[in-house]
Amino acid sequence: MPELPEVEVILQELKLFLIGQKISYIEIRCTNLRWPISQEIYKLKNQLIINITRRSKYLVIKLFKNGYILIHLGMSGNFRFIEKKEILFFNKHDHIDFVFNNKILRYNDPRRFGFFLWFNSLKNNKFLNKLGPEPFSKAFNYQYLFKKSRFIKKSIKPWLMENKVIAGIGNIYANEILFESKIFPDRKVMSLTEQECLLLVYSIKKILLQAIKSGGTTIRNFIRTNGKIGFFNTKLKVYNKKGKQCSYCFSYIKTMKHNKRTTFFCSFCQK
DNA sequence: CCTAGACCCTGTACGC
DNA sequence: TGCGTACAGGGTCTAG
Repeated sequence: MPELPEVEVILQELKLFLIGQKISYIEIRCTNLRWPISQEIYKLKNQLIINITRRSKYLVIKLFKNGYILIHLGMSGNFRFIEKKEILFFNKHDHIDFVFNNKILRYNDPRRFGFFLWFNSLKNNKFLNKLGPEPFSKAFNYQYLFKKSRFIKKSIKPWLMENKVIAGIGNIYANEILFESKIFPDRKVMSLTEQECLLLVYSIKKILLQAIKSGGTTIRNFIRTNGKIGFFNTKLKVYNKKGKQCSYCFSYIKTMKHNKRTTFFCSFCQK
């Protein structure tokens, strides 16, 4: 579900409430998420949250004196704030409650691909270590992308989705970005010119920023902490548009597969 | 190193 | 209406 823009939207909403709050206690109703939740999570009782950040599609909660919580929402994870009087009204797949003084942050995840892990330190963290640059960082520029793309024989679309190359891009935005930059998804990475890398970097920043400003994309499971949905799906040009007319020409959106994931494209606009 | 495939889950949409 | 199948925004791990 959530790619960089969705996680960023969630982050901004969590930040508003969580920073400076103390976790009264944690209630776990299901421990078998993507990685089992260990007993260490109970160390978070009475801990003060001093910061929350995002890296790629991960959320990182920094505690005052007791390490970090690394969170990933998988395909279908979502948070919502509820009032204390609602604590006994559960939805299906409500797995975890973070209980605060006057509110509860509830985690729901039908497919259970999300995870919560506690780390004393994030140095050499196995998840964060291998990530490439953030799309909005200075390190992410066309020189980086061009250099990185040399001698790679695979197709561009699945390459854009590799977090070790660029952090945070998933299936929806990989498709949208390639349409925006008019690059055919099945082109080989090594065939990219410097000019095209420049265009790609520009398109990545543009599409992701627009999506964040729209509150993310809701196809099915993405729900904001206030229960509302994102509306970038109204701006999607190719994702989920198979058979629909291209927004720029008169041909129709087609699909192909890369590593079992659907790729959407316009064969006339994208070369 | 690289790539393809299996796997972790539930919900839904669709064809018969 | 029911059943079987394919597919869905994630990533990790393995075998070759």
